Amino acid sequence: MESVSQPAADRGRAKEARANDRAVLEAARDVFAEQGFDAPTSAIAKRAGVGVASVYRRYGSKDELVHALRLLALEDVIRIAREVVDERPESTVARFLTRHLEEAASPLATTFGRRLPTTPDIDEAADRLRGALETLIAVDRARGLVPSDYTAGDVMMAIAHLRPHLAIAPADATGLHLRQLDLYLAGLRQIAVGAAVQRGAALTWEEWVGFNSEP
Amino acid sequence: MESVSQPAADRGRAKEARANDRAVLEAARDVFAEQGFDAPTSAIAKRAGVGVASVYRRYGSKDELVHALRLLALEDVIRIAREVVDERPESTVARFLTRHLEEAASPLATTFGRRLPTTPDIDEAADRLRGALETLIAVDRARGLVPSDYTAGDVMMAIAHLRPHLAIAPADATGLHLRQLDLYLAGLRQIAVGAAVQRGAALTWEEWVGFNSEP
DNA sequence: TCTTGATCGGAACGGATGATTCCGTTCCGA
DNA sequence: TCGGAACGGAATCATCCGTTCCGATCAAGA
Repeated sequence: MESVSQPAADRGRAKEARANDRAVLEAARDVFAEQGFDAPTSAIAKRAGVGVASVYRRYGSKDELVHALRLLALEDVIRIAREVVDERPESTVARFLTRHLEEAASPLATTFGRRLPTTPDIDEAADRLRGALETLIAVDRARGLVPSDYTAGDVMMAIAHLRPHLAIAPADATGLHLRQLDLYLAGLRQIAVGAAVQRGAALTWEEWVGFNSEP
Repeated sequence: MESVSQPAADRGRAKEARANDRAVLEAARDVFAEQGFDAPTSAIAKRAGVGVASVYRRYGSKDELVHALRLLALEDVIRIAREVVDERPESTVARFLTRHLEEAASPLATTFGRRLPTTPDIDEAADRLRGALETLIAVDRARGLVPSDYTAGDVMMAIAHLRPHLAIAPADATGLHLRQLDLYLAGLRQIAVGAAVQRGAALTWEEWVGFNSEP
């Protein structure tokens, strides 16, 4: 259903438009990661070096922009999970969490706890994420590296915990987050070998999804 | 400097006023703990079963109310820290963190990461908190229960991490928080005995204060 | 060079939210 | 029965932010 006559491609300022396109996406990712999804559109435009109108020309509304970024964040983290399995590190969960923390600009964790509307494509991506995480957990469990009741929901909870909304420049914060992560991972190992009893039940995936979606 | 003539105490509706006073304070504590300090004044009034004007009659402005609650939260947590030392539990830090998590309505952690103006009385309370925490840490370190470079800043960071702003009913969330806490504590123990190396440096108290105050 | 259409950036618009104030009403103690 | 202290919530006022509008720019083709 493409328009048949190549429509005299690239009249006007089409090249600049495509460049802005990328700039807006990257700016949105960074700004949302830092300030959460209620960062004003103008902040994104400013970061992208662009007028607000340019943001609206590509995405009809702020909701659409947020939706695009949510999807992007999910795809990113799914990608990380899959790469990690291939790398076969000592602990795949540990490597996954580390990688995620190192990627400074993921809006994924900052959205945690906000009830946002679910859509079919987000649901579908979340399911793929679940599958990827369960693969990691299975690999680690076979090696005795995580507690027997550890779930994909626990991994998401860990992400939420390890990325608090401290108003610290991400670069500076990395060291602090890594320290927390190491404490968490050390605890995981110790509980896996039965050296400590834990209070509280696992967070199931369904609960996690429920906590984070609207209706 | 008290007014000399007992001023014909309690004309008008003074008793109701005192009752409201308490109600407002408690409502503010709960609402701020749940929604953070930008919860609207009307939410606090509603929770207290009172009109907005009654809130403004006791506190000149929302800033004053927030300030009062910040101070209250600090005093609360200082009190917990001191009680814990007297209880002489196996690990004072562990007991302190558990107690803090159990007190559902502390606005302390929800303010974390917001840069709020510092005032002399807040500074002074923060210093007392630092002292109390350092006592805990010293006790535990003597027993080999925490890593040798563990600091009061780390404890504050742990609080921030363990109380994410998940939009979960506090009652339901307790179990999830305890699970995370146990992972953290298990990690602390394991690192204390040198069983794991940790990346990242300690968060100093000065850094913590700096991250959380305005100018 | 001139025309034209795609884009641009940012000012202007409009709705929402929330702090603060105002005011008519209610209640207690004298 | 009065008077004043308090009350609750409507009205006011400012701010913030999503969205739209418009004159200026730019680049390809005539």
